[in-house]
Amino acid sequence: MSETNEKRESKNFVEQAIEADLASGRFAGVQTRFPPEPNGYLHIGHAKSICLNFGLAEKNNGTCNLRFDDTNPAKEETEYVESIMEDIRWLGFEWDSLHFASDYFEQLYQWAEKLIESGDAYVCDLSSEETREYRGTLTSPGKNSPFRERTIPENLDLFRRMRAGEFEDGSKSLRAKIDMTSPNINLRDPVMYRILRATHHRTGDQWCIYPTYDWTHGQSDSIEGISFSICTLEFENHRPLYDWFCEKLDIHHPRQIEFAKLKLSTLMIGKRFMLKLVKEGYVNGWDDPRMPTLSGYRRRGYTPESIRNFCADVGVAKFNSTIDIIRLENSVREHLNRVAPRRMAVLDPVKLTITNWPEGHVEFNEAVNNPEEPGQGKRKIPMSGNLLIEREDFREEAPRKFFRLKKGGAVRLRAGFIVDCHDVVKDEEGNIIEILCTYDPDTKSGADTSGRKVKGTIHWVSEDHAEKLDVRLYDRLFTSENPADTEEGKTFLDYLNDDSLRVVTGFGEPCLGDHAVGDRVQFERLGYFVVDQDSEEGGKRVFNRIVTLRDTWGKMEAKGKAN
RNA sequence: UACCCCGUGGUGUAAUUGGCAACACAGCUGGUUUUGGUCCAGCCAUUCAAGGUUCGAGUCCUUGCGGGGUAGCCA
Repeated sequence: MSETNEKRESKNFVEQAIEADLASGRFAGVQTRFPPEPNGYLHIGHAKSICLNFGLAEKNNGTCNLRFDDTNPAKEETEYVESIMEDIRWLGFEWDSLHFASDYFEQLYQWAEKLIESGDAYVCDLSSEETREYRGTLTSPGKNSPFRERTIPENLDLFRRMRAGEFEDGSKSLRAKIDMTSPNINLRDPVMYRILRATHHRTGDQWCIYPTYDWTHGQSDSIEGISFSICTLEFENHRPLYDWFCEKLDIHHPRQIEFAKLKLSTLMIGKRFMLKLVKEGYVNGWDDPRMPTLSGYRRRGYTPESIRNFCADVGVAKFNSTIDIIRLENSVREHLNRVAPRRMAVLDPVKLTITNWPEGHVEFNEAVNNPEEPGQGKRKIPMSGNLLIEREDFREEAPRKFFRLKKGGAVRLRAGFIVDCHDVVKDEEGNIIEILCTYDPDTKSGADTSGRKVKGTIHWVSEDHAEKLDVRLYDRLFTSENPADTEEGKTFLDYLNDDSLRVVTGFGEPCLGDHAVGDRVQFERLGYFVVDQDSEEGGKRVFNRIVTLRDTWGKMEAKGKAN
């Protein structure tokens, strides 16, 4: 494809910065990294960062590393490392090299000694509470630590003894010597090392001092030759410190660029909130299909493509915005519409009997698997005189614009015939338990010689051939647009949707029994569904609803426009 | 009330870097359709405010207003 044929793609501010730095020669190439802390599961917000970092590297023929920011042994576990790697791969990315910040502990230590030697760091005996007091506040400057002027030999000696384990947890720290009066609190002699006796998931008990984020992150970037260190907005105030360390050490100096993290309506993606939902049993684990974790979306049936498209769609900027969750839902719909084969299943059945159907006759009708993708072929669906249709597709009396089946009316059965309803059977309470119809033999789908036109087409299943299915109808977990924004006296738990999961027995056309775990299909007129891992081997299928189809009729009726 | 960042339709992102505000989603109207799905067409903003620079400002300057972030030995 020639350049002139390509659509001019607008670049986001990060891409523009990269372009400028490449043009000016500040960097020769694009090296990025995705740096999760292994203390939880990845969520949809991480997907944005993953797509950004890996995507930028890809577009610029650069590299993107996976680096675990594992500097806090108290919170981190190998279990999370595994799940994070699995999720990144599922999303469709592969890192150029795998690293752990803990691999750099020795180098970090050496560099710390170097800063002590140049008079840029000192050992401080203030407790954490005292450190906080000395730090001052947002509006008032801090004051110098009484230990700030220790000699270099003394600092070196103390720091070595810290490493050797001579001091108690929290009794000393190593701090950068910058400026206690800086308006940027991060520059008020930030802590570089804390004494902490905890078993690290990788280094075990080898260390009793651990480097802090600020002292680790930029240096790790530097070691890996990262050119663009992309992070979220809350680190903006840390950038001067990031730069300070690189300059003092005189090492490769990456450029930190901050962007706004993803925020989606109706979602809670904070780690502590998700943890509460899992630990207190409001959902069934981290991969519950209602969870905004990547493992949750995977199990829900979302495709990696749809999540990547979504991330590309929402763009990258510095403005804190909230994306309407509908965009994510639309993204899966769009993808699945193209690829998911169509099937028929009835989830809230009512009997429909064809009174003029030849006794015992089975008619096979051809149905297109996917009108968007003729290559997916056709299948045969058996039809008998005993059918099941969706309860909401029948009304005894219906508004003018109700195009489905009503008493005295006609409707087309998808991949079947036109039927005319002449009667209904009710139980003692007046509930409709059976709908009686005749069928018109001249109206067979694909071979209609009648010329009849009917307004509506509904789906159905032959009761004699139906495959029983366990169907999990998932809906949004929260009823509120912003569950974090709670009213007086309430917590986000008060906004949980009682109806976020409904389990029903569905009746599907025969071939639904053949689908394998992970297969995604469209139940015509209902939505997209995926075969869940809980399905019995060779037995009953469990289907998760991924997302419903757009429901124009439902909206019309809700707005009173059905008449 | 210190410092930093951000303000473009209902929502989100653009605007060839100072030259007629574009794209997508949502919404509304209509059309096609054997899925009330898909698809197609149309409608929907003088860019937070006020000054200033300029032939010309969404873009630059000043002030104001609004929103977000920051006081872990968390990341």
